[in-house]
Amino acid sequence: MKNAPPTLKEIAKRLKLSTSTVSRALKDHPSIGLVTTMRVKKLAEELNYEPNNRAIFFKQQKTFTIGVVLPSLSESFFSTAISAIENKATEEDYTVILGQSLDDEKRQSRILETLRKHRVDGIIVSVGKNTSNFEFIETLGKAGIPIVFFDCVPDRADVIRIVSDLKPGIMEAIDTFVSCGHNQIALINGPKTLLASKERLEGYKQGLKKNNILFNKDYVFTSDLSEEDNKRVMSELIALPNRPSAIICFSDYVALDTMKVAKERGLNINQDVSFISFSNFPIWNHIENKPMASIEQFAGKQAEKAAAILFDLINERQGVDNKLISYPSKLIHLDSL
Amino acid sequence: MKNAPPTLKEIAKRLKLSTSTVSRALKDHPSIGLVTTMRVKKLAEELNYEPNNRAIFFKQQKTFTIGVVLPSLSESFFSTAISAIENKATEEDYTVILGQSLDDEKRQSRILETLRKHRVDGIIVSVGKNTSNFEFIETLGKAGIPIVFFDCVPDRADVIRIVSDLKPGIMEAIDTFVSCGHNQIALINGPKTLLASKERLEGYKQGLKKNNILFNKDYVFTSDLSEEDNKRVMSELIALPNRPSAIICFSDYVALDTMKVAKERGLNINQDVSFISFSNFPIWNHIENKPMASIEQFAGKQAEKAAAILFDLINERQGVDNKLISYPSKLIHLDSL
DNA sequence: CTGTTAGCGCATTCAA
DNA sequence: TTGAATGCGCTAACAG
Repeated sequence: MKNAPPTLKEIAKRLKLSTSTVSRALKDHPSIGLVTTMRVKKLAEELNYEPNNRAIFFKQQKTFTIGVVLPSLSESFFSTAISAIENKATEEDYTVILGQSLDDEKRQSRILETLRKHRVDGIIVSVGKNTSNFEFIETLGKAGIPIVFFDCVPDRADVIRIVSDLKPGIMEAIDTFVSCGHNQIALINGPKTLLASKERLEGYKQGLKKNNILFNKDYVFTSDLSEEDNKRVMSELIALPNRPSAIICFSDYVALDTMKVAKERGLNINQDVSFISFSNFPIWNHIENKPMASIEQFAGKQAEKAAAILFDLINERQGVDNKLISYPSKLIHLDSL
Repeated sequence: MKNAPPTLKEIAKRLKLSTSTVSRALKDHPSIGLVTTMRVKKLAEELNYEPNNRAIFFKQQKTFTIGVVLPSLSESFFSTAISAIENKATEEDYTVILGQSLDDEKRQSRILETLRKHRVDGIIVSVGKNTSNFEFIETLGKAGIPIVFFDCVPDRADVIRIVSDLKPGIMEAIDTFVSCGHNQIALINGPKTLLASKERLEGYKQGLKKNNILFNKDYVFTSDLSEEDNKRVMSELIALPNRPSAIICFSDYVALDTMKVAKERGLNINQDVSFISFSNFPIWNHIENKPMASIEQFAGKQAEKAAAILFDLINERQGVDNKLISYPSKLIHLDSL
């Protein structure tokens, strides 16, 4: 029943050829005679011969597998990203090993270790929110495993990073708020250690400046992005003497939490207080109270590029000319969806 | 810089031992002297020796990798499932190769082929909604690759299936509706070809019977689960002369679409018309208009069991006594979350 | 055009 | 307690 799958040797024996001839025939090597090639292929077909990838992996010292480490698949941003990577990998006849860090640094490094030991041919990483130790970059470098970062990337210039440039989106957001008559615009930002937070703040400032609005530091809030903290921050914001009439939220999740508080306090969303968030949840479509707009960061595009570059590195098709690639974000008006 | 990683041979040469001795020493084989073992381990440590998994895979004819094929990661049900599988795999020192079928049968079989060629040691599958061709079961069987199905499983008794028993959840749902005074309870079901639809219908009938409500076939709707069709069905439902006051929806997505229509028609959710859905979206927490309750199918539990069984098969720890394992679903009241 | 040979890194059997 | 030898399946350099 479950007899051993046929090998080159098996075919060679039956055809009274050498394994190397068979091997070459199956790859249409030009030095093999047409007749022989045909005979070999015919028998291979009959026997349902399939090369043993394990042997090829071993021989080539490759696994035709890449690792992908993401904070969490339940965020639609990342499930979109993984789909894009998967597609790219399929094109290259690669498979994808997945790991979720769940924003836990220990877990993240364990996953990276596993990937290294599995000798994957390359790794794509979007780092967890609180990663402070980047030793793994050196470890993997020494092991000769290329890494490409995307979205949530380390703040160092020596690694390859694909990111979304948040400024265009934020500036559009502020333009939109202003054109709706808002001039008290708050920012609910994430932890200061995150590059993503720095950029949001930067874009926010620029957007205000462009619209001749004075920057007011009381309008910038910092949340650790947990539900409780988002709510705490929103309560503080509402209690402000000059309560802002418009808010840019760090993410869609922050928007959900803060809008909830707003509603509890009897404020009407996008009337008493307007929201714009980041990420563009696919689910906003279905929800009644949603932000006016969301800043799209093109998960798929970033991830696809990351994969493309990784495969270039793996196949040594070319060096990377530019270590930092950035795609402009874009404001998406939710009603028009 | 990137010099070749040390091998057993390397260590053996330096220590003037044979590779076999080194190999055994590293695994604490009892036949090796303590001193030798120590020396070997010490040098291995110094050289940062790590076994080359590719060689081991080849030698053992295993890849220490399992494949997981799911319809889509963007559904929280499946992202929960993959997390559970990942955890189980980590415990067993296995990695997980992921494939999303996106409910596309072609894509699904391509993924399964890739997994087979990669010679993964086992596969976990939740089949796409419209899969009709189950040849792959034979193909993988011949290749000696064990498969375990979960959640969305083929309707055949010869494969191992882990499912959620929907009846308890639906019956609880109907009990709840009845205790709130409803007696006109509709079911918006999925395609008739799905086992999941059959079971929902069955549970629905039983639940009605238990509460002495006559089954009315006009109250059972069939949607193909697309947004348009969900909406179409809901419009029909609303137009019914004796409009039902309570609805059991096939899934949370169906609930979203149908509640939207209800609101557009000026009906108040859970007042004019009440909803109970399946799957228990994590996001319901954040949303204003949500079903009264959702029927939890325990994605994590199903997936974990699937993984556990798969590893038992892979390691030949034991045969499977029961090919069909079913976990009772449970009604979760959303307000109490 | 085809065959011979060697070797990838490791585990393992048999011999010492 | 250790070593030598073998082979997993395939590729590729070299020889014929």
